[in-house]
Amino acid sequence: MNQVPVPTLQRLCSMFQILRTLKEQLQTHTSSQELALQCGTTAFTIRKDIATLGVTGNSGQGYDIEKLLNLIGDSLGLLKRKKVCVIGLGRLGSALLMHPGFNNDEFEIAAGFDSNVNKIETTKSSIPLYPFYQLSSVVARLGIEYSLLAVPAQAAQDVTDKLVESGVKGIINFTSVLLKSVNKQIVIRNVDMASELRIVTAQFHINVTNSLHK
Amino acid sequence: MNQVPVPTLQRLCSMFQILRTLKEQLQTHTSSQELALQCGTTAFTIRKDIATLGVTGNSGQGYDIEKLLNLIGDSLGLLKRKKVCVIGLGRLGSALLMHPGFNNDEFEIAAGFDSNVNKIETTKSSIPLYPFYQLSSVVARLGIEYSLLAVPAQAAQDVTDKLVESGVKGIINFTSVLLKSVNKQIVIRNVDMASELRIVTAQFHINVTNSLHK
DNA sequence: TAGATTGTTAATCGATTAACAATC
DNA sequence: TAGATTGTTAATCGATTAACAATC
Repeated sequence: MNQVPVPTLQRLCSMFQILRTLKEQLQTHTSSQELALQCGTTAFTIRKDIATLGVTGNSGQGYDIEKLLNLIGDSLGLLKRKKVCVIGLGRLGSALLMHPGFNNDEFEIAAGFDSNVNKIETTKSSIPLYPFYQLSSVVARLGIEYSLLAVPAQAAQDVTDKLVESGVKGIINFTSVLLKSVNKQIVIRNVDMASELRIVTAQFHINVTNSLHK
Repeated sequence: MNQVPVPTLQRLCSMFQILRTLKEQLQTHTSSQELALQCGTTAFTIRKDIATLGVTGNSGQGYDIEKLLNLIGDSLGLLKRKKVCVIGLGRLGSALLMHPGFNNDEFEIAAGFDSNVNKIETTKSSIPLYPFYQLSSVVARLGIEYSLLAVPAQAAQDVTDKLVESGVKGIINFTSVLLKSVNKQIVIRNVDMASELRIVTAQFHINVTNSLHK
């Protein structure tokens, strides 16, 4: 497989999700066309993306959903349930803690952390909460692999350094600070919600400006 | 200006944010190099991106932060404060309602909506909350332009249709459903948090697989 | 078999990188 | 002036699209 371009990776993850939904609906076969439609791309791209993983064995008549699901899941390591922690138990962090998208057969929120011990005692949650200074030991003990970062902006870089030390494999950064992956081994993805909104407004603005000039 | 490629748009928005921070720190000038570093890209790209907006008037010795800020802000329509609403007042929606990134000099959360009237009465918030059936009238009355969608997955498409009808200009979709912009006029951006985490884990998995085979 | 749909090679498109003359 | 840094044209790189033979 080797080098999978990031756009391809994103689409494969998206397909994985779509295939699972189709399977739930008891569908057994699908086509590059159908996947393209649901994925918001073209059938060309879907076939090319799947080809990246090595031939599926299928050919003439569409894809077997079960097989394709396993192929993608295996190649991308999506079949194993992962343990995740949340750092920062403010409004956003607390919401992430209980978010259905992180508490299912793919992910398990195994712990929450906050530097404010008071917050840990007052937050009600079925998930165990710990003071931040116990990060390394808890991560090691529970086998936590990934982390959702929801601390205040000014703490982001410090906390990230600690996370890297703790041996976590990847971070999703919900902070407004752009984090760089200091260590090449750790994967960081920045999800700046305000920035997303800024992009939407800019896109609209440009659309309008352009249509005026035409 | 005309056609601005999306990656360029994203970086320009990112620069806007960075420039504001630099300005707050009382810095008056900067260079493509410095911006590149903070943006996580190269100086080439920064200069090219800025060139998309038409010449700045600056040249020889770096950029005037104030001027560049205004140029980007004007071109992308980022200087006007926008009114935003949140649809769905579950845990995530409630967190978005008070999120500092949406309550500042760029954005104002002007309303929250939920179909469950009970939830509206019990949720405590300084932001006015309305039953969902009042969407159109409230959007029109308050001049709301953008919307954050945080409803359960199964309601996503229906609510989106209503939002489009209400005349909203753009939507950020926090749902796990991939929304397509039915109407070309409305801008939709999908932020699927679970999908982001899936991508991070896949990226890590591939990195490991590759280094094993070397 | 005929129709449908894949896998794969080649062509296109667009963004990033390089290079360098122009300018403060 | 000399040094630094831009704006812009050309070259490279990589992803998407097209086309079509291979296959169920």
